[in-house]
Amino acid sequence: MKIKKSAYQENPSLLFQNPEIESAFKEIAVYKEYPKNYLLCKTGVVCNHFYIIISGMTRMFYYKEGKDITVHFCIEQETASVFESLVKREKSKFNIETLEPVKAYEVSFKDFEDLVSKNCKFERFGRLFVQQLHINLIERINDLHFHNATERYESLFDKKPELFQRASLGQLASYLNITPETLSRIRGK
Amino acid sequence: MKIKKSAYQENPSLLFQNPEIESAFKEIAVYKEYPKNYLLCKTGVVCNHFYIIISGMTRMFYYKEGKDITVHFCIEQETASVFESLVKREKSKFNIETLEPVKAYEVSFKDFEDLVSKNCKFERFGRLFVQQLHINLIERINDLHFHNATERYESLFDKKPELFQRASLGQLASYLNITPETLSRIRGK
DNA sequence: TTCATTTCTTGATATTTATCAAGGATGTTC
DNA sequence: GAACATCCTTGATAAATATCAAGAAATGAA
Repeated sequence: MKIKKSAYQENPSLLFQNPEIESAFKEIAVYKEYPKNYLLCKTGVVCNHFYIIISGMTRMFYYKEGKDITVHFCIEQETASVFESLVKREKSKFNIETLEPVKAYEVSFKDFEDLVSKNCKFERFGRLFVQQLHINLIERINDLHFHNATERYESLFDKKPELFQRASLGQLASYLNITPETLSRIRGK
Repeated sequence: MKIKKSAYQENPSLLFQNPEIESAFKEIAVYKEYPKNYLLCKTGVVCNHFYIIISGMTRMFYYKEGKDITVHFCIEQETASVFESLVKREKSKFNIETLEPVKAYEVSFKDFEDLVSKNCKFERFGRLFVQQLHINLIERINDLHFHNATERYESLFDKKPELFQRASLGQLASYLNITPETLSRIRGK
């Protein structure tokens, strides 16, 4: 379980279009490398960091009646965190684990809050950042909640085909809220 | 279709705990009264306003294969808007209509953006506001997407029992992603 | 109030998806 | 490469939910 660790190295995300934002971010972002199957966040523990993924992939999941349910995937350029735990400072209901070796910037929520309170521009960055997260989630609800199993599969395949290479059938099935058997049958067409 | 209109009158929401924020808001918020079944936002049109509901209720909906699907309800103290249309300045995929006579503060997105760019405190308010919206949506996904029809019904009934008095069975059913017949049967127990 | 319209309930049946079970494929470890 | 484990596929059956249909209840308008 070795975690390589060093200072900020390169632009992790299109979000950092402002050099001032980026250089401030360098002060608080820590570059790290995590092995496969490493737990970045744990159920029952308050999340203190978020992770800007440079390479690799993570998933958020929990156990419902003994079954492993995937709630969210994160790939390159995206930010992994249990948002409500981070922001409300309450125990996480979810785990986040790496599905591949991951290179990421780890950012402490406290450092981020301090940075953001110091300067208007960071508040704005913070707001736009959350706004984007929110819009992504609205799309996910609209795509997934009001469609049947096949439509949910097709919608996800359109949006993120790479997931089907990189996640297991069982993980994808629970993410789509169907059984692995049903996903296998849908796929077999 | 008469719409009564006057200046800001009273505190519409717990969000305005800061008097400075509230007095700035008074400058851009317009108090209005809308009749029942009035369309606040329309499919195909960019949303230019959001509405802080003082009294009454709205729903967001669209048509899927001729069927009327409710995506969201808004009641007192909440804010009605087609968020992604408002923020991304793109045509709305949804309608918002009043289900009851509604008293609300109408706020122009442009005025809000101008206000927010002027002062850090408003950026912070904006961020916290979106953060809260986002957390609510996360809860909705987690409550609804990973549960069966009965569990979805019970979860909504726990969180917002008043909806069952104020919205029709058909609207509630589509919101829960089930048919009216199934909802009627679940309820009959 | 009465008539018309919409909404809700209930039953019968069809469809979708889950569950259970078994065999096959794939991958990992020694 | 053999043995083991995990993951995926496929079939049979069960359960959940949708669809279709008809009548009852509630609502609204004249």
